[in-house]
Amino acid sequence: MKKAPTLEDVAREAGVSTASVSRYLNMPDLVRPLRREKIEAAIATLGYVPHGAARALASQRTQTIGAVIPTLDNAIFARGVQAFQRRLHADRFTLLLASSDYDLEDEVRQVDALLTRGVDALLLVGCMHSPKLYERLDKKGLPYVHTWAFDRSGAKPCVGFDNRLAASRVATYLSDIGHSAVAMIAGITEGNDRATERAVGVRAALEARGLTLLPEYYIEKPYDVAEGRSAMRQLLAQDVPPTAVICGNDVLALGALLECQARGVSVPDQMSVTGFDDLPLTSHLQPSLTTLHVPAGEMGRRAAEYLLARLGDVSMPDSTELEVGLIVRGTTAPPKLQK
Amino acid sequence: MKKAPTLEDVAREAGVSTASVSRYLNMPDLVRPLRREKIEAAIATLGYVPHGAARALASQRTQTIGAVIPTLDNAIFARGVQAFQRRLHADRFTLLLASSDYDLEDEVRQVDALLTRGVDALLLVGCMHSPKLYERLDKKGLPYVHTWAFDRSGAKPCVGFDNRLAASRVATYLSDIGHSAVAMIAGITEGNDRATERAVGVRAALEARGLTLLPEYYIEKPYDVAEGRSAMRQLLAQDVPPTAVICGNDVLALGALLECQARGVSVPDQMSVTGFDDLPLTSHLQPSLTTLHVPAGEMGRRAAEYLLARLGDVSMPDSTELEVGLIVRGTTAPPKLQK
DNA sequence: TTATAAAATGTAAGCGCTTACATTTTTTTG
DNA sequence: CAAAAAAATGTAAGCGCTTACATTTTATAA
Repeated sequence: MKKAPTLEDVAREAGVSTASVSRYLNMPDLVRPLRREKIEAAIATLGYVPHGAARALASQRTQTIGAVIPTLDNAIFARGVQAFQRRLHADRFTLLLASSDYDLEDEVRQVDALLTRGVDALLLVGCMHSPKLYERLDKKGLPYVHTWAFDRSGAKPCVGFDNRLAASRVATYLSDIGHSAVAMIAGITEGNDRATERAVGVRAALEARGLTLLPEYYIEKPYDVAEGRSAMRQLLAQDVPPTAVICGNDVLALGALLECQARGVSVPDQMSVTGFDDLPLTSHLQPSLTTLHVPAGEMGRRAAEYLLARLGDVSMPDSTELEVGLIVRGTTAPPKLQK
Repeated sequence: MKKAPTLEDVAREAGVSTASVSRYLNMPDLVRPLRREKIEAAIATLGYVPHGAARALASQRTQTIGAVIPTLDNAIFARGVQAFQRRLHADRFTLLLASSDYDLEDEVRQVDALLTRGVDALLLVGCMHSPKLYERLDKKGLPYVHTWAFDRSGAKPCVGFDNRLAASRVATYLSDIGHSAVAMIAGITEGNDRATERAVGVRAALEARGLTLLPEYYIEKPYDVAEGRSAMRQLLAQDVPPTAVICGNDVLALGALLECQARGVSVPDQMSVTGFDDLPLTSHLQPSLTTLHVPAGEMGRRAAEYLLARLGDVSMPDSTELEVGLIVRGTTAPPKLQK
């Protein structure tokens, strides 16, 4: 590993001072064209690549923004992250990505690692985090933003949506078209405010219609196709199965759907199923999935813009609420009257 | 943003030298228990978090490994990356992730960004990259590894599998069970050696059986469900549609399958379909997808181990070939004789 | 043309850590 | 118990860059 050329080497090669090279790198229009060319030539011949750590140390900025997401395994986060990263890159920021596996303690560890790496700002998923995490962040005065949820109190900066409201909308819709035996396959709610809010929303909406979410109609499962199947199997095995099942996300809904298909339960005639996220896949299913559309890309982009604004001292509202629209497709219909 | 405590502050608080604190941080067993406790206490009271950039600058190591993947949008990469990251974390390394959107020029840019960030090593997807990229890497003498492909020449370090061989295996299998009208929905091959090799493998295997992959039976599409559907639509619209379709990956296969389902084409009776990757989802489909199992998790883990070994000066073979097994499930069957 | 303001450039002091080497302390040995 | 060897600790010189400030060059005004 031969030694990489440094800024000083470039300066020597170009016959200018290190300050000029640095300025060329950071504020090119402060250096005259002639000199600029010399520097460019020197950089090219030497194959110089700036040393990020040195720059970070000297300037106390890393041009790096961190994000901790629950998992990479869900396409919906991947979408949001992709958009987030794209927006950051446009401003020459780099994304440092970590995942917590839906564990709030692990999340703190990941945040610590990101802080050591010197991220300038942070994106978090959900509004519920360990107090330790906020302690670290506030101690440093680090800008951060919550996503995938919306804090109505306005206490926390967020770019997201109201999970409870969205979920209640599906429940209300199912009630509207005549369902009274409604079940829910929720995600694991522990340590997950999005899953929790969705469950609360469904429960509240049903109660507002004088319906109850029976204990045997409420199942929590990790977000996984196989888990969705097994939950649906469990529901179908009951003496009186529900006529509609609200799923915590599209992955669980897909599993539920596949289980129905495998057991010859006709959707939506015998069973209505709904999802949450609107993965691209869902519109192609047969029947296509009724679900809630989460604007993951826009959320990622806006979250990036918020953080960049904070870093650039540009003012911007601390919270942005996004719409989550109900997309009624083929997996829901009024219940058929029992024979 | 108040000033964060530095290692010097910790040293003063603990009444020891900065060297001792540094040693405590990096090689704890070189410092005596008594002193260690003092340092621990100081760190706790001050809430000290090491400054990564300073450490990187002084030690010329960042404990960071980069990865450039084509996209986060495909679950199969997500799986591999997750495993890669997990293994790195176990050795206290951080993953710096970038995506190239299947563009080799963009990939060079991403690699440059990672180099500036000072990654200690790099993971690449596929064995085909811009010469500029190798130039940069070799200039620095940076360890790197190729994944998702296998270079039989042994010239490039890789942890992967032989795409051509795997793809040929499916084609041979389809021929074995009686198909002669075999089509392929490939991924975009330009700048993508995996997709290219898969197409080559299919073509070669068919020719070895005296069959030809007709031009009208060969369609390239981006990896996307909707594209898979449209390709299948195109194949079904032909005067003599194929009896079997080999898809470049599971996402395309899923699209193809859904199109068949939507048009009432029975799978596997009227049409056999195969995928590539073995996404968890595919086994739950109805019928379940015949596909090639790619050990993404193991690949990620092993790639991490290879790089860690290189960084630790541990010797390890430069290439590891993984098995890609054909998983025969429900979407393939001998062709029904035409009426 | 010369004085003056403005722009460009250079000088050099750190940024917070690691680490070679020197020094001190502890352990081992004869 | 002293001398030698080993272990622990301290000292201080950078790592490659940015940036405040000083200096020089160029543009503008009188």
